[in-house]
Formats: sequence, C-alpha cells, structure tokens
Amino acid sequence: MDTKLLCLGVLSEGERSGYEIKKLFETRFRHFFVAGFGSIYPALAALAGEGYVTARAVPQAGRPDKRVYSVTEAGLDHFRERLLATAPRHKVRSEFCLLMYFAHLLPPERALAHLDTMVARWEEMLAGDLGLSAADEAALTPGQLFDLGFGRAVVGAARAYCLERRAPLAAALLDRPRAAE
Amino acid sequence: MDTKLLCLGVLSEGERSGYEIKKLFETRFRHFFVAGFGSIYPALAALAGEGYVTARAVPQAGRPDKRVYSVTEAGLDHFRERLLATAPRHKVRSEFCLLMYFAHLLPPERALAHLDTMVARWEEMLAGDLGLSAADEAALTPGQLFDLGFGRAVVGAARAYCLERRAPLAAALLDRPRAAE
DNA sequence: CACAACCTATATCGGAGCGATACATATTGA
DNA sequence: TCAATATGTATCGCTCCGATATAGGTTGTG
Repeated sequence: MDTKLLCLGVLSEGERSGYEIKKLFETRFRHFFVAGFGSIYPALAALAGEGYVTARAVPQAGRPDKRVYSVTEAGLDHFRERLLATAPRHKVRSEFCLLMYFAHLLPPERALAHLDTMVARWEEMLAGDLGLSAADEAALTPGQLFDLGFGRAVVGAARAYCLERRAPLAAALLDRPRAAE
Repeated sequence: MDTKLLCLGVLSEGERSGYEIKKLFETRFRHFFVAGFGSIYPALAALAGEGYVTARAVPQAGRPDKRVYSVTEAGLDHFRERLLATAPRHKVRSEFCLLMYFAHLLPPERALAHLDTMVARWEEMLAGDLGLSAADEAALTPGQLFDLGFGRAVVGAARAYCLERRAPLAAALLDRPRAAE
C-alpha cells in the first residue's frame, strides 16, 4: 500500500494526526497522490500494528480526541528500505480524457464545459499549493523543490494546451465540414 | 467501473475481442487510462450479463477460440447516458514523484537513475503511440485529436522538465552546501 | 436569531479494481 | 535448442477508496 509509505514519509518529518496527514496530502501531494480518510486511517492502523508508528491520544476541548502518530526507529528503517525497493511509476487515470475522446457523442457545449472545468481546477492548483513564493521554496529539500516544479510544469502544460485548443475544438465540434487547424 | 465504460466505448467503434481491446488500451489510451486483463475480462463479462454487449466465438487455427464482442442497441444508449453522467476527473498516482520527494533519503545516483528511467519511458511514448504522422491524424475525430495533443503536451512537459532539472538536482543532491539555481 | 454551511476529528464497509498467475500453442530469433 | 515473444482467455485474492456515519464547534448571512 503506497498510502502506508507516504504516511510513514510525512511522519518522518514530525508527529501528526490522521486528519493533519490528510490536509498535508491535499496541499503538498495533490498533483501526484490522492488519498482519502478511507485509505489513511487503515494505513495508520496497519503501521501501528506493525510497530512502525506509535499513537498518542491528545484530548481536545469540545472535540473528539486527536490521535497523534509518531514514527519509531523501526519505522524509519522500514521506510528507507521500502523507498529503495520502490519502482518509479507514474499512472494517470483521466475521465476527462475519456470524455474528450468521445466528445462527438456529447453535446458540444457539454464537452467545452468539461474543458473549462478542468482549466479552472488546474488554475486553482497553480495559484494555490503549487504557487509558493521564492522565500518558501528556500526551505524545501531538493526533491521537494523538484516535485513542486514538476507539478507546475505538468499542470501548466495541461492548462496551456486546453486553452490553446479550446477554439479549434469548439469549431470542429460545432460544424463538422470545416477542419480546425 | 470506468473500465466498463471504456470497453463499451471502443466496442461502439466496431466488434473486438478482449485481447484486442487490451492492445487498443495500450496504444491509444496509455497516457490516460491503464487497464489489464484482470479489469477487462470481468468488465466484458459484466457488460454481457447486462445485455449491453453480445459475444460471438470465433474459432482460430491452433489457438483458443476468440470471443468477439459487439455492442447492442441498449449498450449504445447506456454508453451515451453514462457519458453524460460522468464527471471530468484527472487523477495522477506517481510513485516517481514520491521517490523524488524523499530523494534525500536515497543514494543520489539512485534518484537520478529513477529520473532517467522516466525520461526514457516518456520518450518511448512520444515516439510511439503519441507520435502519429499528420496523415494518420486526419482520420481522427476532433476529440481523439484533442487527446493525442493533450498526451503530447503533458508527457512532453514532464520529459522536458526532467531533462532541464537533472543537472541542478544532481548538484543539489551531491553537495548540500551549494544551492542549485 | 435561526439556520446553513463548513471545519475538526475518527472510523468502517462494500464493492470496485488490478497484479499475479495459470493455461495452451505458434512463431521468431539467438 | 532453447528462450523469448505473441495470441488468446480466465480467475483469485488482496488492495483500495468513495460513501457514509457520528459529533460537536465555528463562522457567516438574511
């Protein structure tokens, strides 16, 4: 389970609760890793069962207790081992591309709306978590900096391509005879 | 199951066997949808059970029979309905980015090797299925053309970024003191 | 002030999904 | 000769994750 691996990774930077880990996933890893509570809580429970992390209950005023996890020595070792054994993969699952592929079976305005939705989402990402200032970047490790730039490059390219091809696509979708180049 | 949806989609272009569908997935959809036999065969069986496709056994010389599937009228309707009800998503799951994020815990040469592996894979994709000639492109629907360009843009951006940042990353990973910009 | 909307916080379950594997044979290439 | 590689179908079990439940606090707005 890769979720276990990433949880171990973020815990190696400091103790955190499941909820905080989810937040972190959303801000720092959104462009390459998505995981919900349904993945994170079981992952943490499994890690605790294997002795790679320990949990500590922190009472909260008027809120349910927070379970704060810390990585153990064995967990750190395990993490490094697993990292060494992990093969680099990069998988995309895009219903957006699927919809575009069959755009001719969709009302044209629907296809274009999907396109606009994606552009908006990518712009949000670029302006949000991917849009750190230079000052913030100084605090990052080389790898974190690499990932940040990678996200910007890929998401930026997707956004740029969609914007650039919107008009030609609209033309091609709306009137069949005229070619759009 | 999205696999069911895509199977229905490719069958709407003509009858095909499970094996042929897998081939098609690998060549046409690799950059946005990955599915193995373990997804495709159950998907086809389910579609047949629902009456959305019909199967026909084609005897082969010296080979197991081929089961060729065709989409039914009901299947075509269902496909269009499902397309209309599908939300545009675009999800990335990248162990490569994960490895890069924690590159400081890896031997530097290992991190760089991972990077080179990915560059090679992306170049393969660009030269292969994403590298159609202009003549071939004329036969595509606007949506197919859009997806092809999208794949080129995104995969190309990933490749370019990795090549561009390789040297700075290597420098930063090898000697900590010097900043790499 | 009432009510909606959203945030913090944890947890489970059922079903989808897919990697690994098995089987059977023919061709290609070293 | 032996190892790959290609065609072809199929299943099993583990992983995974979306949806949902629970519970109260805070913020915002008409």
